[in-house]
Amino acid sequence: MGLPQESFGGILHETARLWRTELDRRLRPLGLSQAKWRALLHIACHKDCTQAELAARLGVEAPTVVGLLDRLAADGLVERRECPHDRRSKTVHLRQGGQALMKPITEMAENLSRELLANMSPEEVACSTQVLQRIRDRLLSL
Amino acid sequence: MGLPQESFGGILHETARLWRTELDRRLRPLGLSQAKWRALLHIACHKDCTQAELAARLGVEAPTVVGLLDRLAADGLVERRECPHDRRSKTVHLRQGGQALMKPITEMAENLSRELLANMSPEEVACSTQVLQRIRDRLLSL
DNA sequence: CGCTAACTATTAGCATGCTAACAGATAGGC
DNA sequence: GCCTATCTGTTAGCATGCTAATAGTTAGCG
Repeated sequence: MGLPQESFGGILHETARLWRTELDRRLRPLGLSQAKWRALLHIACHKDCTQAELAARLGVEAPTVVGLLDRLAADGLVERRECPHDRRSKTVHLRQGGQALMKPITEMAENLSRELLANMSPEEVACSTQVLQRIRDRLLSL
Repeated sequence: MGLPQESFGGILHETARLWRTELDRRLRPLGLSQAKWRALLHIACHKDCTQAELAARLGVEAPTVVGLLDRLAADGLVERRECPHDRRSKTVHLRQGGQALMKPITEMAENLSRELLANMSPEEVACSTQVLQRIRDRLLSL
């Protein structure tokens, strides 16, 4: 039957948590975290993005984005603006402080990824990526 | 450079979160979750386990186990007992209600795993498992 | 023996995620 | 045009994880 830590789900879960904790640890001197960094990157890449769009891109629920933006706005990194042609919506924009953080953040994330995948062959990484993507797609189609 | 959702770390993170959310959704009618189920399984398999041992086996920090056991004890599923030969430690034990849940819980977790891995070849699953294990080991050795 | 170091569980406080329930705004069907 | 559906953001409340700090206990070194 297999103990939980040896099952695929168990290893997936633990590896993801450790990865995130390590990245959070490295980003902490900048007052950041993986969740904040991912949000900033999407906001930078997709101008005039609404909160609902941002939630879909990040793959999380709307209330999660509300809290995340509250913290990022409190840090002075982003701001919400009312959408002119739809009074329900708000668009999210990077402020100067947020823009300045983009480069060091991205470098840290890529460095960690390189370190962790260093002794894997490209074939192994490609195979695993594809497996994870197919699991994700199946979960999204439930 | 690649957007975050397309990076290995991003896909790993999202897939793990979706897997856990789906399992939590299915376990909810039983008043359970993935974290509770994993703890119960380890407690059942390792008699007279201390909280520190349990934390190490689950791969989480000690305060996380404190909260988890508080909730499981409030549900009447487990109990703490003082360790006779070390007054710092407490051992954790399954109560009757917890024992009764083991079988349906394990079946649900295995069913989900089977569903999600159904259209993967054994070689692909083996390769991905190995890659995840190596990443995990590297993270643990930081 | 005694003192310091390490271990054990706990508390407090925070971040990130979820669901449920809501209020306001829009859009679509009649 | 209007009424209902749906969409958008928000709040409230919870679960799971973390770090830092604390109190009590044990163990190890001189």
